Amino acid sequence: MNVQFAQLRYFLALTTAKNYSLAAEQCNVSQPALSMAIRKMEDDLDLILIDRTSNPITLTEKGEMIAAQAMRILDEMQLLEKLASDLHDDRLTGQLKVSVIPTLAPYIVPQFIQKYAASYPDIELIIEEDTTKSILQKMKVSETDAAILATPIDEKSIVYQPLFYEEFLVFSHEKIDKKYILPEDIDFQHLWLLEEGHCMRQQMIKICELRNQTKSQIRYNAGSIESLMNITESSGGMTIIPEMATWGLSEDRKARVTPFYEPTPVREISVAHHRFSTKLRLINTITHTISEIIPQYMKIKDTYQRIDFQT
Amino acid sequence: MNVQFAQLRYFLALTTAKNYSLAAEQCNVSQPALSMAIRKMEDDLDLILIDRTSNPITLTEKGEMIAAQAMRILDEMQLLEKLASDLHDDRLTGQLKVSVIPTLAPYIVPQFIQKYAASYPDIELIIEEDTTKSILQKMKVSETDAAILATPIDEKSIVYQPLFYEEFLVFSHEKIDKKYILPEDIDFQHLWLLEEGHCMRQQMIKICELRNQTKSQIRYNAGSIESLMNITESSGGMTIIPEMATWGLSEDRKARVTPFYEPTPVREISVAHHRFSTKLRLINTITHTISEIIPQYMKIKDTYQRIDFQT
DNA sequence: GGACATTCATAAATTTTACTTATAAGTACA
DNA sequence: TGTACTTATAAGTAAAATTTATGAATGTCC
Repeated sequence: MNVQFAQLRYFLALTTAKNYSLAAEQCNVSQPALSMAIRKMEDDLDLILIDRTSNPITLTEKGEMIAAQAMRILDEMQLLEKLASDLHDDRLTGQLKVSVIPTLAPYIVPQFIQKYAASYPDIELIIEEDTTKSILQKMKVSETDAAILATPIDEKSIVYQPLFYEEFLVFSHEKIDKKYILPEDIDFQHLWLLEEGHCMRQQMIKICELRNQTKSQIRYNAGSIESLMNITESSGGMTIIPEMATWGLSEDRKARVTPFYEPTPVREISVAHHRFSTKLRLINTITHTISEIIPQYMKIKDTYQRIDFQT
Repeated sequence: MNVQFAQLRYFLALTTAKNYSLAAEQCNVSQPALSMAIRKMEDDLDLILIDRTSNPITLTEKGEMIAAQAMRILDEMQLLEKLASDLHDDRLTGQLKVSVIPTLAPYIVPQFIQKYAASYPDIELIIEEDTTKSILQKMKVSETDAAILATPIDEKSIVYQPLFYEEFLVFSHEKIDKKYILPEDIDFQHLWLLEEGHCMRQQMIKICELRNQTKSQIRYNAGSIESLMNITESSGGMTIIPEMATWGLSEDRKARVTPFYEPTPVREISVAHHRFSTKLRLINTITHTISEIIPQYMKIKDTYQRIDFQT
């Protein structure tokens, strides 16, 4: 563990400047300082990073690979310094706009909004429902500060931190007299899905695809979990709902909820924000408050044998 | 840029040990050394990271946030050191197993396999076709060393580097007398899709969904782009094919390829490998060789107005 | 082909930083 | 109130990074 940050900085400056003196100037050090630092780095790593015979100097293949990794380190380092400077602002006040996906919002928002207001009276919290796609777009242009959504998402400018894992369950028109739902128990002819745009719709389809039942005609209609359940009740058939939607159900409805057989499908719910957000402290208050609400077992990834929702 | 690597190490050791002497011991330094280093870090960042009044000591809220970021830095740093130690092995020999998705393999593999063999005669290259899902699984258990596939993928243990961006085009039974395909030109009643398991199938559906045409019955059948085109030719209708599939087409077929109107759907093709792969140098040879084959305009993300394939 | 410019390496001196030992101060608990 | 434990401070030392000055190598231009 000998490599120094300064060395990495000098090295990367050199890789772009391709000239020791110039790179040294950019780093505000003398040319020998930079020269020796890089030599030391080569010694420490025991690798030749620079081809000094060519003119202008070039990186060796190994040098290229080290440079790529060095850049990642400095990126993270810059983030640390930005974070530190953001944290200088001690006031825990201001506006915080949080977007939540519609299949989660009705269940999580009411639970934490009161607790939150009590804990952080000086933060003006604005919550809005929106689809993942739209949320990501808004976060990129800083129209919203943070989001609570299903992950994974892969968007270089957005970072996220998993909060909890939520099981999917089957809600049916009539009581199912089984402890677990097996593939053959699913009535694909009468499976109600969410309408376009919900990420959970994709997950519902995925659950069915994974069970190799795609030839059926899947009907979709509902714009919310609540209306999904209503349609299921009024028109028969079954649907898939997330765990938290079962918490407030009547005993009558609860009796018609059946878990899947393992591997249980789950979704990962995370707090996301822009990589360069300036409101990290405010966003942190959201994370903390939610964490206090969620039962412990939901925070552990391995509670369930997961179905992977990777594309 | 004052923060030192050692300071981060000491700080993280302290966050887990919650005891200066113990943390110092773990870091192989004296207790005052660690104590002073952390004090200096607090000075540098101008933040109070540790609540020294409590017993045992605790992190302040800010300290928690800095610790999380510090961990990311050390993670990347460890990766640098692992990379450096892997690079010590100068032999560019051995076996390299590369998995390629089936909708890409037939077009890219023949092109680069000869060039590759000439450049790296001592590497035994094993290429196999597989679906994204299966490839990711195999990479996680080191059954395959690297992959060429469509990204983004979001899998913590897998890292990838974009190679190029490939446009999707429409291939039709009869020549379309238009310069660009508009949503209303797509004949959804006769759109041929790939069978389950291909990531490109998802992308095809996405292209259609984005154009709000989901009520139609989509038929799917083919196991490869080649058979997709054959079915389209023999049974009528149209299909969607990737750009590289058009390169080797007969003039007759080429005439029946039509681009989409902007935003053009594209897929991002990347080289992926396990975060802790020990064959980074070998994998790098793949990246380089492909890069030499691919025309420049395909390497630029902004050549196309992209359609985002985020879940 | 020799003078000049440019670029990187080396050497010695200096400053800065990090570390160690020894010890003091603070705290928790019996 | 003392004892054990933990953290902070101080002084001295070793290590390092950096500076200035200069040397060596390479390329360029007339």
